[in-house]
This record gives sequence, C-alpha cells and structure tokens, in this order.
Amino acid sequence: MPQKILADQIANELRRDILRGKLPPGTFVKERDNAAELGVSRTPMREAIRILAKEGLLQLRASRSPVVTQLDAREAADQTAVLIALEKLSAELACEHATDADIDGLQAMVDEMARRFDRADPVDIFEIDMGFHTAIAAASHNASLAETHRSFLERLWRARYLAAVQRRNRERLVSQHRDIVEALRRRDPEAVRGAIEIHLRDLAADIRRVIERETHSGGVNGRNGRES
Amino acid sequence: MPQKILADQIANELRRDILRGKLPPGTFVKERDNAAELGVSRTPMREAIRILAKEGLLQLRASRSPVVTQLDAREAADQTAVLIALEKLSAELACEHATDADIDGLQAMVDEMARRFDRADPVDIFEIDMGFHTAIAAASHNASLAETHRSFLERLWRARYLAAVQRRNRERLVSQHRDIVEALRRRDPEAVRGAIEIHLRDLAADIRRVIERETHSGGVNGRNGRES
DNA sequence: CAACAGATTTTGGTATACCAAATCGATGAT
DNA sequence: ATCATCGATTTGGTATACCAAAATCTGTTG
Repeated sequence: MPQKILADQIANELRRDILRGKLPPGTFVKERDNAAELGVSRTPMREAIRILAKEGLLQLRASRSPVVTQLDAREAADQTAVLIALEKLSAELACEHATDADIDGLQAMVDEMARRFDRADPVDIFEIDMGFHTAIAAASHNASLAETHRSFLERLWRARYLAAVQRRNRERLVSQHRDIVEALRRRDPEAVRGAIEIHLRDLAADIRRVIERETHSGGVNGRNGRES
Repeated sequence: MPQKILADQIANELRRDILRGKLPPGTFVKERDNAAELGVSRTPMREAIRILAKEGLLQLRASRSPVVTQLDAREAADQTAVLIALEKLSAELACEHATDADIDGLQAMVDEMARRFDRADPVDIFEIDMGFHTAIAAASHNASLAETHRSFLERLWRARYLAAVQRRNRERLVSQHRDIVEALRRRDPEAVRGAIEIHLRDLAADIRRVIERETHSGGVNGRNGRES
C-alpha cells in the first residue's frame, strides 16, 4: 500500500504555510484549486483540510470555502490557560514518574540554549524551547497528557513563534528553564508547578502582545479572500 | 448543498455502537464492508473512521483494518488524570467567570438528581451526571477548555457508563455535587478544586474497577476479529 | 514435514465523475 | 432606478473505479 501518506503530507505542508504566515488568517483554502495546484486529487486534499480543521488551524463553514483561522486574542488566552494547566500537571507527574535520564535530557536542553543563546538564530532558540516544553510533557509518562499538551502547543505555535523571534531578554528564558529543571530534580511538585506558572505567565503576556500587534496592524481581514 | 452530514451521521452511529458496547474492543471496522452494510459509499465511511480515530475510539493501523480501541487500564488512568486537571481548572475559572445563572443551572441539576436518585433509571442519573460535569466546563467560559474537557469526558464515556450503572451509593454522588456547587457559589477556588478532586478521585477508582473487571472477564480479545 | 516463493486476495489510498445546495450576477419587470 | 427572480457558477458531498502495498493462502521443494 502507498506508504499511507499523501493527505498527511499535504496537511503538514499547509500547516507549515499557515504557521509560518504564508497563508495569513482569512485566506480561503479551496479544496478544488489547492488540489489542482499541488497536482493531487480532491480526496487527500479534503482529508488534509479536515485534519487541520480538527487542529483548529482552519475553520469549516457550511457551503463556503474553509478559511485560515484568525487568531483571536480571547481564544489564544483561553488556549494558553489550558496549556498552563496541562504543563503544570505534566511537571507535577514528572516529579513522580520522570526517569533521571528524562531530567538529564531536560538539563541538556537548558545547557544548550544557554550555550548558544547569545549568538544563535532566534528560530533555533525557539525550537529548543519547543523541545523543552514537549520533553516536560513527555517526562510525565502520561501519553494522553503529552498528546493533548502537544496539540495545544501546536495551536499556539504561530503566536509563540512570533513572540520568540522578538523576545528581548533571553536570559530570563534560560533562568526560568533552569528553575524548572532544578525543581524537577528535587522532585518537588509545588516548586515545579510554581516555576512553570511563572514561566508560562510570561509567555502568555508575550502572546497577548503579539496578537494585539497583529490584529491592529494587519487589520481584521475578515472579509477579504485572497486565494490560498 | 446536502446539509453536510452523512459522515458525521455515520460517526455518531458508530460512536454510539462502540460506547454502548455493541462494537466491543478489538472489533475490526472495515470501511468497505461497513459502508456496504449501511448502504453508503466508502468516502463518508472513511471520513467517519477518521473522526473516531481522532477521538481515540478507533485505532488506525497501516494496511490493516481500523480496530475498536481496547480500553487499557493504564490509558484510562492517564486520561482520568487529565480530566481531573481540566475539570479543576474549569471550576477554578468558573469561580471567576460563571454567571449566577450558570450556578443556578448547576444547582438545578443537583436538585433534580437528588429528587430522582432513588427511583430513576441508572442511565438517567448517569446522563444528569454527564450534564453536570459538562456544565462545569461550560461555566469556565473558556471554549477551548470546555471542548477539550468534553473530548476527555467522551473518551471515558463507556467506562463511566459502566461504572455508573452499578454505582452503589448514589448519596455520595449527590452530596459531592452539592459540595462542588456550594464552593462555586462562594467563589472559593481552593474549595472547589478540592471538592472536584475528591469527587473525581472516586470516579477514577470506579473506572479502574470497571476496567479490571472487563479485562479479566471479557479476556484480552486482541486477536479475534469479529466483523464490525 | 517444514519452509520458502509466488499468486491471489484484501486492504486502504487516490483519482475522477456526478450531484445538490448555495451564492452571485444578470436581466427584466415595475 | 430598484428590486425580484432566475440561472449560471462555485462549492463541498457522495459514489465509483482503479491502484499498489501488504497480508494470506497455496503449492512446491529441500
């Protein structure tokens, strides 16, 4: 059987385009046109669209083309609140279930970020950051939790990305990560929850800033329909 | 346009069959056969399968028929842990954002359950219970949270259902619900988190019991493939 | 009798064709 | 000039046919 991909492949490509901003919010994603453009049939394109809709990146409207979701300040705040709760739970469970290797791995990410944080590309730093948070969820050894956490992290990817590339004080980032790992190493649930809380509250503030900026400048392009 | 349904309709039907136990864990869901059986084409059946797979009710395997997920004790415990965290967050946020009408609505559900709990059908009680927990999530006024919470509640539907119909002491259920609403009315986040914690810990224990029972009696029907 | 090779069957993946609803625009009546 | 109506077009939904990979069955061979 064809290694079972195409739809996922298309979904990945579209997701990347959306998150990177190539397909800005409000863009119509017509399954017919897009499929033709990529040289595939409507079937896998259709499935890809459903995948992204489930992830919240596209909105399906009856009898209208799917549209790239406009990130809304309120919604992002809501999602961030859930993300924080999930990550606090992850860290708490990690205190109990993480292996020493898990914690060493987290430590290594922190060290790598510290080592490179003054000369590396913002995107690299961002990706290490993403890996760090994913690893915390993984360290909970709760598959459902890790999966759900990943889903929220992905949904906030674009806002986080925009927030990260302009982040002013990376020292804060590193030190906060260090605090988290340290509390984790002490297996102190309360401390680690607190550290996560502090860290992600800052993230939430950054995200809020980014969205307000994008909303104001880019305008509420709710009506225009550039083709996808 | 056809009011946009069939696939969802099929998904709903399959979901119902799975949760009610008509399609027990391990059952193969062949898209070809099932589609023919329902008199529809493979296309909507395919989409329905994807929907249920996303919800965790079906497992997709490369080049093999999708199979009804076997609820695994570990996995259910993991999911319950997440559910508890989400509901505690819901209740906490509800302290801040719930309207008085929201709380009155919750109170009404508790009262209704109390009024009927000694003569109503277990299934009715169960459905009121489901509504109660859904309403708590809704009272958070955080759409993402409510949606995610609903997803986990659904995934645990079958286990919760089996636990509910044999629940021994319903008084406990009512009194715990009452505690939750009361704390909510006082807008006391700590108290409400505690009340939720107590209530759902009991639920977790019930679920564990049910799964152990099902796993032991029903056997690990991992190999057999009754058609769907 | 066991093990391997090839054919056959079964599976999901993809492409394509057709349908119906909904939208949008043109045209004609008032 | 305006508004209503009708039709062409665009949309997604569905059915069907075909394809390739994987699993399975089978017959042969060591």
